[in-house]
Amino acid sequence: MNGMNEMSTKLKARADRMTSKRDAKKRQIAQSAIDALKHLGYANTTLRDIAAHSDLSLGMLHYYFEDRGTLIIYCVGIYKEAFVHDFRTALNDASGPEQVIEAFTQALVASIIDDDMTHRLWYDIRNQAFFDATFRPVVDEIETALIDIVSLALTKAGHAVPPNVAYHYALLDGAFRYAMQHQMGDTPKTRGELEDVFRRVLTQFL
Amino acid sequence: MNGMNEMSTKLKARADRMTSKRDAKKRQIAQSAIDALKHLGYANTTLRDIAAHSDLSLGMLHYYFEDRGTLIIYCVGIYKEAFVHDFRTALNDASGPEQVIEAFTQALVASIIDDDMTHRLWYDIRNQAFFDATFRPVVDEIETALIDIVSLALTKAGHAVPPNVAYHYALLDGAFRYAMQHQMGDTPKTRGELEDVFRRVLTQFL
DNA sequence: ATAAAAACTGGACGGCTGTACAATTTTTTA
DNA sequence: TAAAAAATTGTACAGCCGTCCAGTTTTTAT
Repeated sequence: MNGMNEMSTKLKARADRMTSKRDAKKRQIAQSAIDALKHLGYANTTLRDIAAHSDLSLGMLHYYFEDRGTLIIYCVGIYKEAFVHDFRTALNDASGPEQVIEAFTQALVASIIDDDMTHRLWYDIRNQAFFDATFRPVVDEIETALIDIVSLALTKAGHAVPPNVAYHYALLDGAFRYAMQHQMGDTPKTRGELEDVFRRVLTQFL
Repeated sequence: MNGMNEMSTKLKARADRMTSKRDAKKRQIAQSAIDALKHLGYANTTLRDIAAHSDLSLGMLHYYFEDRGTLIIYCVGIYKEAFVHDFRTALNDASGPEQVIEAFTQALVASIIDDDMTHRLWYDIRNQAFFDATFRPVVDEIETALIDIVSLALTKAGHAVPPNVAYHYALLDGAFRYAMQHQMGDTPKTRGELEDVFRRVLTQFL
């Protein structure tokens, strides 16, 4: 009655435990890799940089990831989860145009000030996708999620989602990227100035 | 009365002729390099790629340009001249909001359709400047010129140039970049659809 | 025409990169 | 506890890259 079945479930449990443990390790490695990538950028970060930055041996990276591209794509996926989650929770309690604009603005400004290096990496990877097609799926996935956030904001503000919502995202992204670029320069804006910028942009369609 | 003077002016004329000839060659090389960079991107274009693409020997590149970075920065400068010139002439005959919006829209759409590869390179270099400080001066110079174009459009439309004109540029750039990205994908928009997008954006502040 | 200067060539060199793998250590299983 | 599996290390390798340079050809000046 058992035997084979007991064995197979046991093996399955073992395999699951293995893969979950392996996934945890992959996540940990990816987090270290992101730290390195944030500082050096896609083009300038070698596997040795990542290994050194995370006290890992070089061979480890190839043991957990097929090749460099696979590792970086995995990293971008990890980045997405965190970023999208932050904005969804920020918008969660808002209702009506005023509250949504305020919550969205606060989330954008906080993200620019705290995570500028991370966004720099995102823009770097998004650009790489122009030239390296293997990055395109994950970049598209993230950009779809970002457009969904804009749709969510529109909905929470009480508006219908227009067909050109993607261009609302595009405009907002242009302002965000520009603000971030200058925030990393030698004349960063104050929190209040940044708030004004995004409130004005968001007011145009929220 | 002459002698020394005659000699020095002659030498000067010769030196000028030399440098102008040298500059012409540098431009020619840069144009070939841009062709290669447009297709492969900053990170994936080697000096050998450029040499092969332009029937030049490898040593030539180092003979005319100190190093790889100098060559690429020179290329970006060449790109700027052409792009900015195109838009200034496009806006030159326009007067009043309607004409300016129409001329600007037509220039943007034509540029997206014809020069998408070139813009891809521009966005690539602008991103590199995030991580490689040597690119920052030329990128800043170009972005200033682009903001000036927006200011010119505002002026031609009869408006005063607002202090936040840079953010008008940023919004427009966001839309432009997004449109370009999808234009290179598998579902490019028609010319009319693109015109609608930019007319709508430009109408917001022109 | 000849000597000097500039333009150009092709290859060599050292360094770095991603990848692969044999050897060792740690963990798990029976 | 002994054997098997997984995890981890360090190194070796093959290839590519930017840079440099000795030598050759072409252009310029007198």
